[in-house]
Amino acid sequence: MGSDKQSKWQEFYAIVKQVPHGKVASYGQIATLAGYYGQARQVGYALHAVPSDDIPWHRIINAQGKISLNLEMGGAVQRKMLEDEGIIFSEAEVISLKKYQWVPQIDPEDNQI
DNA sequence: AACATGACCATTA
DNA sequence: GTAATGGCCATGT
Repeated sequence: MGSDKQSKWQEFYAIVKQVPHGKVASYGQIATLAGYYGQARQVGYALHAVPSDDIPWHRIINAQGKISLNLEMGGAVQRKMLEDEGIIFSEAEVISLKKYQWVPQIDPEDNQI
């Protein structure tokens, strides 16, 4: 299942949709959850071409807790949407991953709970 | 086909 | 804390 090359992006989108309101996830996290560890760059590439409005692309930031987009590209829009969800930025424009990073409750192979 | 670019990440110094 | 390096691989020329 899911061996098509095109479905890779679709898997990324499916996981991004699962990120709840008020939480964020990193590009690498999405790639890992989709089963493509190390392909974080492809997640960013996929999100650059988001096909629909149902995908909360703004909840995806980089591993440093910062917004990767340039302000002109839409970084300002992304930041505004995150703040609108109650996420606080530090003085250095950094989001506390410790506090806001999304942690999936169910794991397919490991029982964390 | 080869090369350069890119909404990245982990490691190392 | 920052900066540089290697790796990843889809797209466009």
